[in-house]
Amino acid sequence: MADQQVPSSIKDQGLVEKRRNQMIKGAVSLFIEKGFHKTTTREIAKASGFSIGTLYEYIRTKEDVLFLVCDSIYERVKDRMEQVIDTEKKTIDSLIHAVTSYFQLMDDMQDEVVVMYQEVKSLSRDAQEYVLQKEKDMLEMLTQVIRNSISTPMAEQDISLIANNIFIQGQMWGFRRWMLQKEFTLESYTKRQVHFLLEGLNVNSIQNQQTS
Amino acid sequence: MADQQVPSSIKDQGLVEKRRNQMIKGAVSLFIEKGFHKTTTREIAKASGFSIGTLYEYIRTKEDVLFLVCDSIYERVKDRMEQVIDTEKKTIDSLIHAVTSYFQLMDDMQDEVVVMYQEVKSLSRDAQEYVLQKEKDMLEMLTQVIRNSISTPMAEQDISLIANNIFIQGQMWGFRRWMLQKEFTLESYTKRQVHFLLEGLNVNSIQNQQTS
Amino acid sequence: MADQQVPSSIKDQGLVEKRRNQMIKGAVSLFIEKGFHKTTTREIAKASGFSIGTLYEYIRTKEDVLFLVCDSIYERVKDRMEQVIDTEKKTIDSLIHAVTSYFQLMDDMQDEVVVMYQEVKSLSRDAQEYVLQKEKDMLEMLTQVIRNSISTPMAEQDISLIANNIFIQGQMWGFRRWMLQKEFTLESYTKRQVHFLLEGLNVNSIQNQQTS
Amino acid sequence: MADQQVPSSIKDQGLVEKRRNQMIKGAVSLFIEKGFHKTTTREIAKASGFSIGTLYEYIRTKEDVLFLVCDSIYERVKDRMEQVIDTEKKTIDSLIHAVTSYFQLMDDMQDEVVVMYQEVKSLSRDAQEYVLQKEKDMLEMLTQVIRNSISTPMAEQDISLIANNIFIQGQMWGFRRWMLQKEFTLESYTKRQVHFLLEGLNVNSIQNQQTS
DNA sequence: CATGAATGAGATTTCATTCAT
DNA sequence: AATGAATGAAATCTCATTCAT
Repeated sequence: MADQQVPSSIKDQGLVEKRRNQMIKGAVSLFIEKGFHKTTTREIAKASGFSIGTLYEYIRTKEDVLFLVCDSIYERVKDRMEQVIDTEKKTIDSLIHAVTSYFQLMDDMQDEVVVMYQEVKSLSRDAQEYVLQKEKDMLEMLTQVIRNSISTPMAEQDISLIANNIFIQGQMWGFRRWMLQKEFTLESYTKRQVHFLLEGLNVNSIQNQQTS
Repeated sequence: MADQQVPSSIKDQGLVEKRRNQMIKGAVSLFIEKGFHKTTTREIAKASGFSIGTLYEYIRTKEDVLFLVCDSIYERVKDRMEQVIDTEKKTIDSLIHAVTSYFQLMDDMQDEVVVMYQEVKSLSRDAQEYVLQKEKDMLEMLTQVIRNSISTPMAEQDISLIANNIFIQGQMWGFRRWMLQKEFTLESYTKRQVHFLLEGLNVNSIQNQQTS
Repeated sequence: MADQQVPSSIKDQGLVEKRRNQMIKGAVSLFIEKGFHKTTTREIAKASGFSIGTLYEYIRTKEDVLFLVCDSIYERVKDRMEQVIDTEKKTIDSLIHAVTSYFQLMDDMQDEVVVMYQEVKSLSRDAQEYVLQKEKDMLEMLTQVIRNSISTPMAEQDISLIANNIFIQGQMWGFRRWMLQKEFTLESYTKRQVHFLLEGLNVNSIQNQQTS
Repeated sequence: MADQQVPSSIKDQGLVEKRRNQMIKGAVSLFIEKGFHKTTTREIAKASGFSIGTLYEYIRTKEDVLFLVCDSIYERVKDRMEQVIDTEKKTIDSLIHAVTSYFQLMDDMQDEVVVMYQEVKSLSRDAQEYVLQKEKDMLEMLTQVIRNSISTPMAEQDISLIANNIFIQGQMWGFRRWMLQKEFTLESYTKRQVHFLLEGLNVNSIQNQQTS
């Protein structure tokens, strides 16, 4: 767990976890509203339901809050993807299901994802790398699903590229909502992206025809 | 011009433009290095080659600098795309050329683009919309090129989606360089993205075969 | 005892004394290392081997710790001087012995003495006076020894002045160690100071000649 | 000058000096009253006659104020000693004059000297050494005067020891005023200390008899 | 008796902005 | 037009002390 990365002066580990969850919850909504830099530690404390002194019993610096927030978002995304993605099943359907689920997830967590992409650069080099690892893990999951679901072999590079494309198309749904969510519903967006994805994979199966 | 959006107490318009260009140049490199919030107005003044007092003769607030910077980046990107893209020619080649040029541009301006994506949310609502309009213009250009280059008609929604995909794939090249630029050169990245693009458009032309 | 000056909520007097000794021991080394003001109560508690809550069962304020520490140092110095000084014997030798012992003591307790001189001004007026009384007692002991050891009578003022001189020359050994301990060993320092002391007293005895 | 050790963001050197003098004057009286640690930077700013923001234009940290204060005290002491001490004249009178002047100086600057001795340990290692050098310079001056004024040669160590004794006897006058200034006036204190000093030097001259 | 989580006043420091020169 | 000294609101963080368990 990332919690181990941020020392606390509180000994009771259960309490640390509980308080940090309060903290993350409070901070996320503030960061969404006004960004990390324009949010004050006092506001974070208040939104978390405790005093400024208590806040600093659970973190060392304001940046720790950002780390906890980013890490928790990544963790939640990763968790849900692990639940939802079956890296074993070897059908094109499982790929479609994975992408659909991932897009759904990105829709659910739009704000959080936007925050993360905005603020992750404010983390220290180390923290950034720690958090980025989770992104690599997720990418690896997508890669695996793609690899499994295609019948004819494909260059690893191409698989990786497609995984990246899917990955950011998911994020783009939230990130560029001002543009996309005027023209598409989540369903239509998913349907068309999946369509082009399958075209790219040269899958002329029934599924493909269904989606076009 | 965006300059008109930001009032200055200096009368001489030529001077205003000159000073603001100094300012933008200085500020961009600072924003790239440490981000908007961690850059001070004093640093901007110094990097621009004049005093803090003078800085404030040409802007009202620190946010004005960010606006000027973002706007200038968008402007430069848009300019170069207009030079490079021929929205008249009706061949698949002109699409390939457009994408290639755009990716090249994104490669040249990696840092600037990253800065912009990081910091644009710190602008006021109005400034954001002003700047976003330029993005819409660029998207419209891509849309036009796509529309022209396909022989069989396509749903407007699909064209728009593909334009968006191209658009962010360009940005992704800079934004996710830690991942992509390990596996690809700009050329190979462009080649494979163009390949999948053409697959999606169902263009089984000579070019397509060449690129696969 | 000074302990009576600082109330505790604990009834068991034996325990109070035990805990306070732990406290003093822990605090002294911290004060030596970083000074009173830069030492936190948490650090004192930790160094004493108990919790911050427990610390406050045995004192009222942080200043109480300083008082206890200063008082304990004075007490120890005074104790050892009482053991070592014989205010009855009426020879010049007993003066030499007293000075030598006192200098030895100052050498043993260098750090403590430095701490005391640094921090005693942070005590409240009352506490300062309480602690200063012990200094007066020690001065009185020196005065007595001097008075006894001279054959021809001397002005009380002069005796007092010489006592003061001896007193601070002892402290100076620790206080100005960066200077003195480069040029002298404790022995040579003692020998020369004793020499000049006897010159001042106009004692042209055998001892005097021995030391010159 | 020590001013060079502490960077300022103000360019006008004359102004820097002026403001820092205001600062030192304000700070000294506060440090005398309540000590360095219990004095806030806001209080220093106010006592200096400018705002907290302005204060920080002339220093980097609170510790810089302490350094400036300590250094200025040392500098003033050293200056006045240089004016007053004639290291050329080779009579016992010039030694007596030097000691008398030095004691007078210590009387004038009692508070400042006490502050310095209390707080110098709060300086960084480097700053401490910088400041201590001035003390060594002064000691050297005393040494020189002693060496000149004695007719029969004396061990260098002894000269150094006597210089140290004089040095701290001067400080003791302020440092232990609660004790000494009850029994002595500055004149009587000086007279008797000079007396014992000359005894120690074995000078049985007319001056000596006058002082006894 | 002992513990340690909670508190919040208060300290230091920064920095966007103004304005007299 | 240009300068840069002055300002003070506001931000982060610390730490002595309390009190429920």
